[in-house]
Amino acid sequence: MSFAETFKALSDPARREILLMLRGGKMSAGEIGSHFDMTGATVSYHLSVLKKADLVYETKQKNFVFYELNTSVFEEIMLWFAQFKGENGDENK
Amino acid sequence: MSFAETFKALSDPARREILLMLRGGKMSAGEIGSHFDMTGATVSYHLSVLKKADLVYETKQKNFVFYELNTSVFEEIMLWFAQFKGENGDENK
DNA sequence: AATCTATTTAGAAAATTTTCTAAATATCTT
DNA sequence: AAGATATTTAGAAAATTTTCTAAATAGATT
Repeated sequence: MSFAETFKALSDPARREILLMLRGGKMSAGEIGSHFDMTGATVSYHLSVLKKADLVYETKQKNFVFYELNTSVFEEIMLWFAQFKGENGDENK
Repeated sequence: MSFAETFKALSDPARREILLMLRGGKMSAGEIGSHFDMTGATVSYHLSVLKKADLVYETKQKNFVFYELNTSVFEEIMLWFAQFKGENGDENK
C-alpha cells in the first residue's frame, strides 16, 4: 500500500461517498453508479482508483461486480495519522 | 473545516512531507522550502493549501512567517475515519 | 529613504485528473 | 448462437492542480 495512492483516492468527493455507501455492505458497480449523476464509465474509473488504493476489493457474481470495503487499510491510515498525536516538538519554548 | 479541502491537501506528497516536518515544531517558510527542490513560490502555494485546510496555521515574526501544525484538525479527521470502524453493514449474510 | 531579506501574488505553462462517448468484454437468457 | 444486461477499456476533451518566472509586498537594516 502506498499512502500517496491512498490519499489521492480519498481526495475525491465521489470516491469518499462511495466508501460511505459501502459501509452498509457489498454493492454492485451499477447499484453504486445509480447514486451518482455520472456515466457508468466514470464510476468504473473511480472504483478502479479505490481498488488500486486497496480501499475496496471486488468479487464477481454472474455478470455483476460487487465492491466491498477493505477495512484493514483504514487501520493503516489511522496509524499514519497517529504520528501526529502527542509528542509534539519542543512546544516552541 | 471541509473534508474535501482537508483530503485534497493531504493528497500531495510534498504537503504530507511538510506536515511531518512540522511535528518537530514551528518552521519558517524559507526553512521548509530549503528541504525541497522547488521554488519558494511553489512552497508558498503548498503552505497556502495546508492553511486553507486548517492543517497548519501561521504566525509572523520580523519578516519571517512561521508555520505550525494545527493538531485539532487531525482529531476531526480521525473521527471521519472512525465511521469505518466496527459496525459493518450486515456482513452480507 | 534606499536597500536587503523573506515571503506571497499574478499569470502562464506543464502535468495530472476527471469526465465523456463509443467500442469491447463477459456472462446470462432465450 | 443471438440478443440482453452489467461493467470495463480506450481515447479524447474538459477541468483542475502543480509548477515556474517575474513582479509585488512587508518588515528590517544601513
